[in-house]
Amino acid sequence: MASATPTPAARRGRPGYDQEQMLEVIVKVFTDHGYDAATLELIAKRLGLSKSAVYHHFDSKSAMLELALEQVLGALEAVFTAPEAVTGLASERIEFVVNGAVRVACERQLALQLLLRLHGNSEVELKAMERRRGFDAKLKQLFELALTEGSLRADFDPGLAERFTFGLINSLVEWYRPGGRFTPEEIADAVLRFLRSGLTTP
Amino acid sequence: MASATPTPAARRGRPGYDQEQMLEVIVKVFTDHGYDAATLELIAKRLGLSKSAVYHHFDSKSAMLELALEQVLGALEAVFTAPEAVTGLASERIEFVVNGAVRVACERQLALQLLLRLHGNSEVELKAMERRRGFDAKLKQLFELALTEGSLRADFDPGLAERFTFGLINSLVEWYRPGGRFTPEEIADAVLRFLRSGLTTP
DNA sequence: GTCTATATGTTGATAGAC
DNA sequence: GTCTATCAACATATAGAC
Repeated sequence: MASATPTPAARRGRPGYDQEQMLEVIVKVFTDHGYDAATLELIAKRLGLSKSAVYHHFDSKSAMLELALEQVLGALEAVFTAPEAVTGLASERIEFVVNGAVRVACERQLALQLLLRLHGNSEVELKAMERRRGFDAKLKQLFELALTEGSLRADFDPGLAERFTFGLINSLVEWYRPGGRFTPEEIADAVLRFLRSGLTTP
Repeated sequence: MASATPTPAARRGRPGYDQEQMLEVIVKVFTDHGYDAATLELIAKRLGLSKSAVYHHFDSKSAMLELALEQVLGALEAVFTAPEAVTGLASERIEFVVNGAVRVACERQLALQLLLRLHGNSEVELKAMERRRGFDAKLKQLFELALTEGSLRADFDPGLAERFTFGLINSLVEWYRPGGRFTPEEIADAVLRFLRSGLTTP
């Protein structure tokens, strides 16, 4: 497995895929049909290769899934461990995290959809789900802090606030389209506006 | 197929399942593992029956899915066609629909999760997804009306408002637990409070 | 790196006895 | 209405030539 030819520009073989380009196609097939329903035959067809040629680049189907999930898990981890997420006022840390998570949701939309629809059917899925729960827990802690700071409304449970916030962000994978009516920045602004003061007129 | 013994209490055979009780178990297996990964062997095992006995009650795996999806699609259709949803102020119609959808999300949680994770891999899935899109369109129309009535903030696009609202409601399937910390009524109240004025203090 | 062929297991669904 | 036995199709993955 793993071509990993250090050669920057030149590449032999026919289609000239590197693993990352292949993975992009694979993730599309995974999200179009669902991981379980996506067959290696279809993946191979979309790549213009035979099944065994695909196996030259990836060890197994679940290895493809693991690499795809790492794209979004790694990006989210970067957001939650950034300096702006670990110091300062809870309200500002929340805004930073929400902003970053929206950006990740848009940039890694398909991989995030994959993550959100896992069922824990394998070790790879279970580990990814656990990492995801870690993000939930961290945002919940921030809302608990916000409650003591007075920046979360007293009539809102921190756990509920966390669920609502991630529910909102995660739902982006359902409808966001790159190059569509809304840019990731506009969406992040709208989400923050929503968190701050709702949808309806006072 | 279809036992449908009109006898109210008495029932022969061993486990005494009627189709609806069986479907409840099946929906649980579908949501636990995902529709595609859920095998008929596992379903049969959970029901304490053989595979062929299961086939006596259901024509096919996709027929089980269709019946499960009807549970939530029918309930949502009832909400959107209720008198309170089709007449009156847009803001009040929206509140009614949100309230009803939250209730459905809690009462038909597993079936809704099934609906939300469809990929369109079969005719059954495609038809269900189309009905779901109908609900999206109807709520969007209500937000468009609310905008002209002035009850939706002018800085919010109606389409965005609809996406956010359903995103919030649909995310309930991820964490709501019957008998848990929050009742459906409390959740509906919190969702409406969120829509009205956000999470944070002014 | 890619291919054709194949191994090996699993799946949804059926046949037919009781 | 339930069972055991079985099928044909399809799945992931491998072998080995080029």
